[in-house]
Amino acid sequence: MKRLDRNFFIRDVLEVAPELLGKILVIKKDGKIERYMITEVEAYRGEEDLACHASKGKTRRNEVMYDIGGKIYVYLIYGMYWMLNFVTGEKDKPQAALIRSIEGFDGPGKLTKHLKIDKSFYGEDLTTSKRIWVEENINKNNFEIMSLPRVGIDYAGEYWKNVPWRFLLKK
DNA sequence: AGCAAGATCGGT
DNA sequence: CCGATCTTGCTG
Repeated sequence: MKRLDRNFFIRDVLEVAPELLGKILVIKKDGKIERYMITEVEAYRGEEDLACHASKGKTRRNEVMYDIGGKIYVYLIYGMYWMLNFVTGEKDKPQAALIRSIEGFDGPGKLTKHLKIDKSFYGEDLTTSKRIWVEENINKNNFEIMSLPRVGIDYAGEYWKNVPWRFLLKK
């Protein structure tokens, strides 16, 4: 039941993203605390990553990615679905881990709908927030991890499209 | 001011 | 495969 602190999130996204697998996402919803194991994550890393929203520089939408690791980046896609991301790394190194699945809810749009995550979570700090944070998993430590190319980024070109930065738990 | 596209999803 | 749905970022 130990909350992950700044030191966890301030590292490179390629270290943080796979380590998020098996950790527990805790959220206060309608006054009740709920816990879900994280089962699938994708890494978006720096302005050079053509699939990353920071590839076109800092904008009002993505500016929180340039903040210190531990913040939340949420944005609306296709006019309907909120995407939940954890900012990682040092300040001014734009990176984030997209939470794609939690136990029971496969799909980034489906999990935010269930958790009632929206624009109001933008910029929230996972290390201090009273309504959302991440905890160690006290039951399990050893997970088998698989990595695959990221989903839905055909526009990013051959190289970035195929980099295996999607991490999921092997069943 | 106008427009094209999007880190998705559910139904044909 | 296709449409829903609307914010964003780019162009002019």
